[in-house]
Amino acid sequence: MAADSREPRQPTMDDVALAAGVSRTSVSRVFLGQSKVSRETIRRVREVADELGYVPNRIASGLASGGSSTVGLLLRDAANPAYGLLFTRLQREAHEAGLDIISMTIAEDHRGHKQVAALDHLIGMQVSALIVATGGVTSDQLDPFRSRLPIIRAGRPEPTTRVHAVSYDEVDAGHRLGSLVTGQGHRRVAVLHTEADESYPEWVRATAITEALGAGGAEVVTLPVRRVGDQVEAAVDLAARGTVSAIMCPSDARALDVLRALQGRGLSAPDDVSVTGCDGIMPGLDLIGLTTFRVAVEHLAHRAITNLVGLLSGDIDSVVHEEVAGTLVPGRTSGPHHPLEN
Amino acid sequence: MAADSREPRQPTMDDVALAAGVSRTSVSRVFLGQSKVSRETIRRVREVADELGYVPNRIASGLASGGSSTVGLLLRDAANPAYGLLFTRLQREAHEAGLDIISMTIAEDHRGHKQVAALDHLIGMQVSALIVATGGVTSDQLDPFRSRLPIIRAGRPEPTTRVHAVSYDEVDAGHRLGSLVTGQGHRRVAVLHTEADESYPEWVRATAITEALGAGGAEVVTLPVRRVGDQVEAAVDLAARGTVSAIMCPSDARALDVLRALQGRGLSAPDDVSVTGCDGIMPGLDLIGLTTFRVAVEHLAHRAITNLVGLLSGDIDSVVHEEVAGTLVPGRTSGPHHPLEN
DNA sequence: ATGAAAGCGCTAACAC
DNA sequence: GTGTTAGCGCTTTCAT
Repeated sequence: MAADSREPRQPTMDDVALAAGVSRTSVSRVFLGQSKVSRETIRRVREVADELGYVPNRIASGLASGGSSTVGLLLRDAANPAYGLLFTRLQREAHEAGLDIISMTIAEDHRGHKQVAALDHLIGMQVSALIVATGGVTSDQLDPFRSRLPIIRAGRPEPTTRVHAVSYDEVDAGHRLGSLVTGQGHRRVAVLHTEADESYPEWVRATAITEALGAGGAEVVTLPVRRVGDQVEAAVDLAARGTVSAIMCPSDARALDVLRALQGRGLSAPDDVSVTGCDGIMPGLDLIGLTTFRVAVEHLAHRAITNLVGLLSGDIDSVVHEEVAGTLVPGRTSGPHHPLEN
Repeated sequence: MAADSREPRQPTMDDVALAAGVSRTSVSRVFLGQSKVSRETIRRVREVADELGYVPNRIASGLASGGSSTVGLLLRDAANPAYGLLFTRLQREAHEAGLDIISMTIAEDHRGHKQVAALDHLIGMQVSALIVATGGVTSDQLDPFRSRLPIIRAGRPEPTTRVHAVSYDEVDAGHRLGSLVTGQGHRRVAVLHTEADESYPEWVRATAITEALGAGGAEVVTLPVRRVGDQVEAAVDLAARGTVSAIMCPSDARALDVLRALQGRGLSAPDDVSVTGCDGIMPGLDLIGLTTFRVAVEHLAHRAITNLVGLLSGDIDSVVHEEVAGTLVPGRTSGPHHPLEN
């Protein structure tokens, strides 16, 4: 049996109008929920529409009315739990604000090329606003569109002051984690320092961690990293040799990797070395007991949408630049340093 | 400083045509990458377009050509790592197949109402095909559109034979997990059994687990559950009393919850009771050592897109109904049962 | 190789 | 309250 016989052309508004014995305008009014339509007309139109399986063509209506009410969301990678949750929360908040969101994921390949395809695609769909939840798109790439529709960055520190942004207070996160560790007596600490162009948020975190560590009187061994997994062995080596008593990572994924490597060597945290991460989103983190910092995804999503609504309605006309605070999550993978043991 | 001065109307094809001194038709041809255009015209058009920041209006082009080439993806919740990963992989596979994907998340509230809004929205956007990665939409709701465009369900067992589907072999998953546990000597096992209307995949898993347990000679204590967290205490009670020596869960999230409850009571797996989950996607599962079953997300995404391409091109004209196999992941939360200890 | 003209399905004045 | 008339920005014959 053939699965699809395709063709059966979508019924149009004219089909409905004809079948209902009214003008196309009336049908339009019914679907737009406009006032000037009689009860009876509404009923007949709805009935006929259902019967025919009519679904308004948003493409056409968007064209005609010049402007859809849906906002576009540009994503990078929902496989990362932190982004997956952000995605979900943004959707929810948007929904509650009466906004429809359509999202596209940028391809990961060629930095700066394929990326923009999704941007153009969304712009081309005439979305009424754009939420950019990925660093894969630079502020420069957003520039040409800033004057055409509100664009707000969500979840990434925005270095420029040109585009609206609601981001996590990564500096605070780094400082809190750093202080926690120096407060526990650690004086030589390895920091996995992500390159800025690999992940700007992680770079900011690592930088803040390093700063706090220095302020707390600790010496820092900086290990520049790009992809998850980089320098993990090196860090563990340092710990095994007793060169450092703590390894700090700018993300939970990297911290888990360190934990894994430690385990592979028969070492463990915090007995042999303290380990910290950052994000705090993954389910099950509590079971692992990772010391981390929990970013306020829910709050960020809320602020992002609230601001977007303000931007859309024109109530806000200045550049939005907010940071939301998170929570330190002390775990069992970090603990006080006992100099005597080394 | 005003952030947005809006208005600056998007440049249209006519603007470009005018500025380039050619007809709109030529501009169209250039952007459609059609053959019959002179090198020189192409150059000038591209140049002018860039200058003006022109982005083709897909809405209009879709209307005119009757049919976008993008496919719609209906999601439920990307916060669940398994769905987040599926989402990501579907995007990647689609991208590699030259398909653009736009996705919408269905609202979670009223079963069957708001849900359909996203469906209609996507249909209304005239997508050329639909991937449904959520159980939130019933097959009945998809029915009216089956004849208009290819619809394929991804990641959920599809009970009917009407709509295309690529799903995980949940029955195999359940059987393998059940056999593992009986093979380890467990004879009285508690199974968190999700209600079918809460989560069909979990229901199938739990049912298969129960079946395998029975076949392996074990007695099953069925604990009907809905939301994550349900019956967790009850299960732990049974274990504490020695009524069961293993607790099997139809998802990792539930298993983690059990582990957490166990920990809260000072009990642990597998010493006091064996615990198993199902999904195997969460990062860090290996550190927790959870015994689980890893569903083949990557493979599923690949098959889903491959089939979609076939459906789109008309190469496939029968109903697609595939299941992809996963992998048993024996962990450290389950172990042999030692009757003497109880 | 290029242009002119006719819509795609819908909304938005503007009459009635 | 309802219908009429223009388009929205683009693709597409069909000429040239």
